[in-house]
Order: sequence, then structure tokens, then C-alpha cells
Amino acid sequence: MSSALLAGTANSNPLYAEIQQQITRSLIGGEWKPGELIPSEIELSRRFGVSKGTVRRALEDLVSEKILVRRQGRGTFVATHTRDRVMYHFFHLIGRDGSREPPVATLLGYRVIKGTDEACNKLRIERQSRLVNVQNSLAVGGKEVFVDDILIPRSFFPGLTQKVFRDRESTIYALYQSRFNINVVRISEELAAGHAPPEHAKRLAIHRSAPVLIIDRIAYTYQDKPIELRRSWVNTASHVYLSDLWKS
Amino acid sequence: MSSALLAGTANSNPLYAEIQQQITRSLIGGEWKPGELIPSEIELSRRFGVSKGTVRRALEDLVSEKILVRRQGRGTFVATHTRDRVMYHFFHLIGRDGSREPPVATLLGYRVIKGTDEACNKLRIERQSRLVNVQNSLAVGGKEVFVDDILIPRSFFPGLTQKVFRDRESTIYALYQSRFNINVVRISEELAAGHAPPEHAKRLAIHRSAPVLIIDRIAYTYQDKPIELRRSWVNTASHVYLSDLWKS
DNA sequence: TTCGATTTGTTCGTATGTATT
DNA sequence: TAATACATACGAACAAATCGA
Repeated sequence: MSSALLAGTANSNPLYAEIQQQITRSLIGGEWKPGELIPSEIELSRRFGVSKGTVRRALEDLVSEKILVRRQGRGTFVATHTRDRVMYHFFHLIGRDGSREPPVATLLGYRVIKGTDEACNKLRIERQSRLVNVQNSLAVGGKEVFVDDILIPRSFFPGLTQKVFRDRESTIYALYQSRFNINVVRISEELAAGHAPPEHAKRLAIHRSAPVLIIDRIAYTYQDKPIELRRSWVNTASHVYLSDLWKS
Repeated sequence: MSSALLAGTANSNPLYAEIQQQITRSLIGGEWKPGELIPSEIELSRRFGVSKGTVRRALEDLVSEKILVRRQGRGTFVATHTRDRVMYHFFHLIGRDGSREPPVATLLGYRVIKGTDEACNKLRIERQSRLVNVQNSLAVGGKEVFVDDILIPRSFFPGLTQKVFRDRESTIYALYQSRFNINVVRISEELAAGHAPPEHAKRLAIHRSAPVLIIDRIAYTYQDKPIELRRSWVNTASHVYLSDLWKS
């Protein structure tokens, strides 16, 4: 019991919170990678020198944040960015008829730029840092519905090239996860109405003065570290943004 | 122990889920009103014939849904629609500078109408039901930022008049709660970009062709019963909609 | 101010049920 | 069938916060 208390640097908070941080640190360190099985409750309780119940309590929060997934009879897994998960937790556009369909991306542009002060601030990185800037057009049911403009710190994505980006097998966040060990676990979005830049309006097949939904996203990885900025321009003729702070 | 199993009509689900439903039923029935203290864990465990731990488990979900609030040393309370709670869980507009300020409402219109099929469907009530329709203008910092159009089933709000509505002391949801025993516990919103009706555009001091954020809300009370429809037209020049599916 | 009663929060332990392999 | 892992349920003890005597 005392070993667990001594192991943590900080203290005076509940034991389960300390255990939770240790587990998070192991996730960051890559000890358990996405899709993998983490040790069982009993093993973890031995490792940290606490009871099974305390381990469960520590895992609960990580499960509710969708960082871990538990399956009865099988074990506890590190969540992966499957299409399903992305659709439900990181993609909020649905058809006006209620339909949910994953979008198909087309790469419009890829370049490396020097970050503006505002962008570097939001990403909590040094000014003038180099950022990768990617632009995508997203289509649902064959029709282009929105355009994305993505900014990520180049230093966190070593070896990223246009080809790597274009040849990814699944979603963008799955690419971050599988190739760069960066796990997006939460997003925060600010929405406003406005106009799309003329070139985007053209792609969306709307007039340049047509109202579009502008979404500014910050994506976070473990411990609330911002890792991606993204602005989307959405043609809401056929789709709407669903904000549902709902229970499980 | 068997008494709890016999008490519930349905079964084959976890005991804590059954207890949770019973507690919810007591909340619906008004046994414990908003702001009031509910019985302690020990009393509840005696009442339902289950262990303290099972009661805790049953309360956990209700707490995470913000239906109940627990305070160490004091007890467990039924959540009320205080300004703070409304600001964080039912009001998602923030200033572009990040400021959060509660809006000031001005009543624009109040009438009773016959519900459209679409509205009655969404409210899951009989067609042609009578609805109360309220329109408000909402200002932040003295400037009108958005206009609301509210629809609620008249039958659930007996005695509601324009005067009652206008003379309310606090928020609209606090009025529902204190006067009609209707507790809004969750909302679901769909957002799109579009134009405001000309009369609303005038109030918002924007051109009729200016893009505005259109928010369609369904508000739910216990057991996911829809109780209010609301459409808002927002001038996003100074404010944005914050969608943050964040942890506590 | 102190003290005791009450209530929730944390931690431990045990037993049994259920799903998976 | 057996072993493993999570899910549920019970109980006990102590800590921490609150409140009133």
C-alpha cells in the first residue's frame, strides 16, 4: 500500500487519481498501444499495490472519456480511432434526414508553413514553429459538403509527407495514432455563421455570399495537450451539426 | 434483498439500474423537489433493501447527468436550474473573447397555437395539440445577440400566461421547474447556417442577407421525454457557439 | 471553540454472476 | 469444460466535510 503512495511524486489526492495518472503516463509512453490489451485488474492492483476496487475506480474515468474500452470476459483495451468511434465522437455532421454517413476526403493541398502567433498560442508551442497545413474536401454521398483546413505542429509528426497523408488507410486521427503515436482523445469546437473563401465556395457549389457554418476545432491528446487546429466550412443545405451532450 | 427484486416490475437487469429507476420515479412524482435533500445513502439502502454500495452506484449516473448533486458532509440534493448550471449546461454561446455572460431576455410575443404535425411529432404528443409559443430577444452586454422561438405543450404547463412568463424571477427552465414541476435535464441541438426572418434580422441590427447561426433545440425532462422545442437565430459577429464534449 | 453526530468520499476485502476464449 | 476477466453486490472501516449543541 505504501509503495503506491511513495511511487507518485505528487500526493494528497485520492489514490485512484494517482493510479489513473500513472496509467495515463503509461499510455503516453506507449507501453500499451491503441488496440492493445492492458493488464487485468488483478495484475494492475498487484503492480500498483492497491485493491482491485481502486483500480476499477481509476479505470472508470478513462473509460468514460473513451480512452479505454472494457469488455467483459476479454479485458481492457486502449481505444482506437475506428470509423465508428470517429463518427460518434469526432464527427458531428448528420444529414437533415438524420442519416449518419462517413465523409470521403479529397486532398486539396499540403504544405509546411510558419505558424502565426495565434496558432502557436492555441497549440501551446513556440512562436514561429513550423506547422503542416493540409486542406481537404469532404464529400458525403458523392456531394461535397465541407472543406477542412488543418494545422498540426510539424515537430510532433516526424516523417509526415503529402504521400503519407494521402495514402492513409483510414481516418486522419487513425493515421496520427498508428504512425505517430498521437492519440486524439477530445475535441473542442466553436461554431459561427459566415462566408466561405471564394475557392471553397466554388467547391461546395454555392454562391460566395451563401451562409456557411464555420467550425473552429482544437483537438487534444492526453492530459489536455492541444495537437491540432482545424477550421471547417460547411454547406448546411443538406447537413446539420449535431450537439448532443447526452448520457451513454 | 428479495423485496427490492420483487418491488420492480421489470427485471433481469442490474439491481442498481432498478434502484436508479425507482429514484427517478420519485423525482418525477415530486417526492423530492428541486433544491431539496433526498434521503441519505443509509436510509435509501434500508428503504430499497440493498447495500450502501448499490445505492451509491445507482446515484452515480444521476449525478453524472447533473440530476442530483452530492456534497460531502451535507447530503444529496436535487439539482436546480441556477444561473450557473444553466450557463454551463444549457447555454453554449460565449463571446469571441472567451467571455461568458448570461443573456437578458425581452419578451417579444406570446400566443397559443395549434401545433404542426412536425412539432407534435418531435414533442411526441397528439397531433393538433395546443402549444404555447413564446418569442424572446436576448441581449448580452446591452446588445441583442439572438432571438428565440419556443414551443411547449400547453397541457404540461397549466396556468401559464404571458404575465407568468414575463414576471418570472430567473431563467425559463427555472420557471418550468419551480412552477410546473418540469425539470429539463438534457438538451439536443442541431446547428446550421442560414438567414434570419426579416423582423428578427432587424432586431439583431444586421442585414436580412447576413449569415446567422440557426439552432434547433429539443429539451428533455426525465426519462428522455421531450418537453420543449426552441429555435434560435444568432448573430455570430460577437459570439460563437461552444461545443465542448469535455470531461468534468 | 470544541465536540459529537451525520453524511458523503475513499479504500479495502470477499463472493458470486456472466461473458469470452 | 476450465480458466480468465470484467460486472455486480455485499460489507466494513476510516477519512473528510458539515452542522449544531
